[in-house]
Amino acid sequence: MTESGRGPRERMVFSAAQLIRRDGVGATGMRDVAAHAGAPRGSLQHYFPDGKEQLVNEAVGWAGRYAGKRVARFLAGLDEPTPSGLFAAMAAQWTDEYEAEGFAGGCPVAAATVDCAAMGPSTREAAAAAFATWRAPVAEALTGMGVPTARADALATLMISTLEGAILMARAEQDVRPLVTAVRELGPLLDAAVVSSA
Amino acid sequence: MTESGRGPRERMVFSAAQLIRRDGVGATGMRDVAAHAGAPRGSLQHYFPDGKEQLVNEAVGWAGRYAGKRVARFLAGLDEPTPSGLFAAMAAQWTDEYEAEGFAGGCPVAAATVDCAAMGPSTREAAAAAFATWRAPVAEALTGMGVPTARADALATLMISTLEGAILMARAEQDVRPLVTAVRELGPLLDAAVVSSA
DNA sequence: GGCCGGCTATGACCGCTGTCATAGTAGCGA
DNA sequence: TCGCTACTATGACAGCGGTCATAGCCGGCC
Repeated sequence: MTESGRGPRERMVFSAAQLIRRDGVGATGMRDVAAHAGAPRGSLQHYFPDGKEQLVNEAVGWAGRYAGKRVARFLAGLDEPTPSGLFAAMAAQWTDEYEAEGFAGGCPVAAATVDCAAMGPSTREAAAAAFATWRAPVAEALTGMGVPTARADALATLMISTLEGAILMARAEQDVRPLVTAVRELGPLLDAAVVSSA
Repeated sequence: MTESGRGPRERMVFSAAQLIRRDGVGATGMRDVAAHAGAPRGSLQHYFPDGKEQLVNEAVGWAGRYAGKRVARFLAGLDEPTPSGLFAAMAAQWTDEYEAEGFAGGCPVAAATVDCAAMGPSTREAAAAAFATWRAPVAEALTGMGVPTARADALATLMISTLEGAILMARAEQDVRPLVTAVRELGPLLDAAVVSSA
């Protein structure tokens, strides 16, 4: 999350996601993005000729792909994969960040969804696509753990919903309590969905 | 949610909440609030001498009190009160609105939390207070249904987290599916927390 | 009447934003 | 050297935001 992408274009998309998730879409200026990325201001209209909306949409898409890839890494880090373990790992990413760096940041996809009125309707579609890109690997992981296919997608939706809401409440309260509560209370429900193959 | 308060001040707070939950904090202008409330522009600086931050904070506080009061009404509308029934009623408020009026609006408290950087830190505190005002009656209702006091607060947090996240995803996807999924999957867990008094 | 405080009305100010226009530079193939 | 393309640099512009200043209305009250 901290390494800077190679090209200046990637850096700007990355920086946009960083600033959006901290300040919101409306409060994030194009000049700020360029400055944060260490990129020249003139490159903005070169790489993103459709303006802010394009930049925001790409940032949201990047965030969705990033979240999706993280799922695979979480799975690889679990000794014995369980739904509750995966959910705990997803939440731990946020508790770790909040305890280490404070509660400044949220989810960029959530920020884009809330501020979608400021942008065109394409940003809302980008957010929906980002959620889908995130949900798919989660559902796939659940099926791989023995959750019936019919329920896997529903549980993946539930996991992401609860996580997003807990992130929101944690930011508001400046306390990771909603996140740890979600993990503790939702874990048994998730594990109970695994059909024993023994 | 549609009746207009008596005084112009109340109407402006109400209108601010309405516009914030639809467009976000940053995209909601003071002039828009006055126009939406049918109030003179000059009244803004009269009733809210501390400017936009005060208006936003009061709108967030109003939303929190509104959500808290709704809990009591939901309880009164349930034949036999169960945790899952309460959660379903809370979610139904949103599915009904979305199916009737479209996915334009979200939760104003969530919008304020995401855009808290645009305002001062007091807005974040107002959002935290709003969540607390919302969570308390939910937890109280759960204890009244037989949920142990120790778990009631955790489950109330979980309910609000999941609901907020589902609202977010539903708006992004323009589909109530996340909301109905949350109700269906979380209901059994909530009811299982009731200790049988028989 | 004369006064005053609550409220309204309106215009100006300044800062900021996204966007455009224009010009400049670096690298590179011919 | 030329020309071309990719990229950078900078300034201007129009619009909108919140906020302040000033002035007007209007009811009650001595």
